[in-house]
Amino acid sequence: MDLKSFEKQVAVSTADICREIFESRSHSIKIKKEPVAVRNLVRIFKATLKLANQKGFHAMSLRDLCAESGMSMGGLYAYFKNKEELLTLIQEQGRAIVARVLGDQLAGIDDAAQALDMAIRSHLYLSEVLQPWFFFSYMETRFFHAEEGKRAIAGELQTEAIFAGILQKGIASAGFAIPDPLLVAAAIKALLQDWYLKRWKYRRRNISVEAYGDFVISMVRAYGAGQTAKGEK
Amino acid sequence: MDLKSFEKQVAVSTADICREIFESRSHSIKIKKEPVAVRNLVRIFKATLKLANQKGFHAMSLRDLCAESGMSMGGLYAYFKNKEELLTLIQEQGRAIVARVLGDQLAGIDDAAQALDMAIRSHLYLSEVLQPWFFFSYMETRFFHAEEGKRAIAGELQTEAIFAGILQKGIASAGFAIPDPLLVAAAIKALLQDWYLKRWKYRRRNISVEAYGDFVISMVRAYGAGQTAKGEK
DNA sequence: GTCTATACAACGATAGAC
DNA sequence: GTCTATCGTTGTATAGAC
Repeated sequence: MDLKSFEKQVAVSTADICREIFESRSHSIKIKKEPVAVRNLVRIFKATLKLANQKGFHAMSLRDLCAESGMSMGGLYAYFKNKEELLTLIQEQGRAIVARVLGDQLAGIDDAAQALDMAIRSHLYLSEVLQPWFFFSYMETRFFHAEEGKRAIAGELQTEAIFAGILQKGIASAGFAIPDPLLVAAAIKALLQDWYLKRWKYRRRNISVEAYGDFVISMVRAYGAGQTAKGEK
Repeated sequence: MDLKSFEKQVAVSTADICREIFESRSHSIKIKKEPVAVRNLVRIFKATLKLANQKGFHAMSLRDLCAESGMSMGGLYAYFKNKEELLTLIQEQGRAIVARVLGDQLAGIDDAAQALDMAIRSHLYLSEVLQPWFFFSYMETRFFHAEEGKRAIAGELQTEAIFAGILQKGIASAGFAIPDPLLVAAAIKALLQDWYLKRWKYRRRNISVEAYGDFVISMVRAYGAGQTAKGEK
């Protein structure tokens, strides 16, 4: 598992999932030719993420989006019925890619320590490759409407639950001892999020994804070891 | 140092600083009577933070702000010349309060371990009492214009430098060993920010500020201890 | 299938009555 | 010192030409 393989996997998944979105929404998308639609969806998503991450989704006007995507007003509205649906589309696409790629990575690992490594590194690599989407998703969540907002919170709690589960398992198998798995899981999430929220900072300091991953893992390990030591006194 | 004393200190500072803002801006603020101006500034800030944190500063219309603050359009424009200046005013006020309160707390502590405790807890308590401002400041930073944006980044790096300094000192005084103080400082910041960015989560789980503070401190300590252990091998 | 032109609503900001 | 009325601009969304 390295960054390059993630890039490839995400690139393939992105096209696949745009195709799936096109098919599942063929009733509302006015374009009928698949290759055209998929190409334009990719363009729209890329342009939206760029602009929305600069000035915010709300502040990004559809005129801005026309210019950035190289499409026209009418052209855009062939893919969604209003601006909010564009947001839904982007969330749908991102979530689908994340689920697919992470599912592939985490399948069939039993050892808790190994699972912890894998989960942390996978999240980190994925958020590195899909940084614009992760950033967007984090920053815009509070503006989402009811349903989309619930989905975002559910996503946050779900990945947290994955970490908590691994830590719990780690306690059982005695590799490391952690009295408050959920709290540590929350901390792991916070550290992983910091990576894609403040990319500028880590880039400026020449810290690589790999190095940051090592750091997060050693942090969690040290905490587990410290708690063991205390407990064994 | 407990939460209650922070509340009092912040309440006093807020009024003080609104008074100072009024005085320093008496040329641009059209209101001349201090008591009226200070009362209205406090109202405007509170209303702005509430609305901006719900829907975003850009999406918050000044008509919304009229309703929330109980003032009129013309009334608002007596305190700032445009919407952007309102943002500047809020940032100025928040930064001033933070600098004053934290300055009071951290003055004259020499021991590194004690300073680490104090710095973490102070930040945490302050962000608890001033949560709306911290949240606002974090979430809106990316929309700030040149000067205000630089100030925000400088603020982030400055508090990080404080933590890094304490950790460095900790190495020197041999209390704990940390090979990468700046990285650990960044992690501390991320954990402290998570507290005010995801308040809903920690509240839902009945985790108190004190408990979270203990957790962050023990995390850093454990990491320091782990590195010492390795180094001594 | 894509573009231009336009309708209509909401915004920030100001001028002048009270 | 505060309010109401109104201006010009900019936004989303659509209808109809090509």
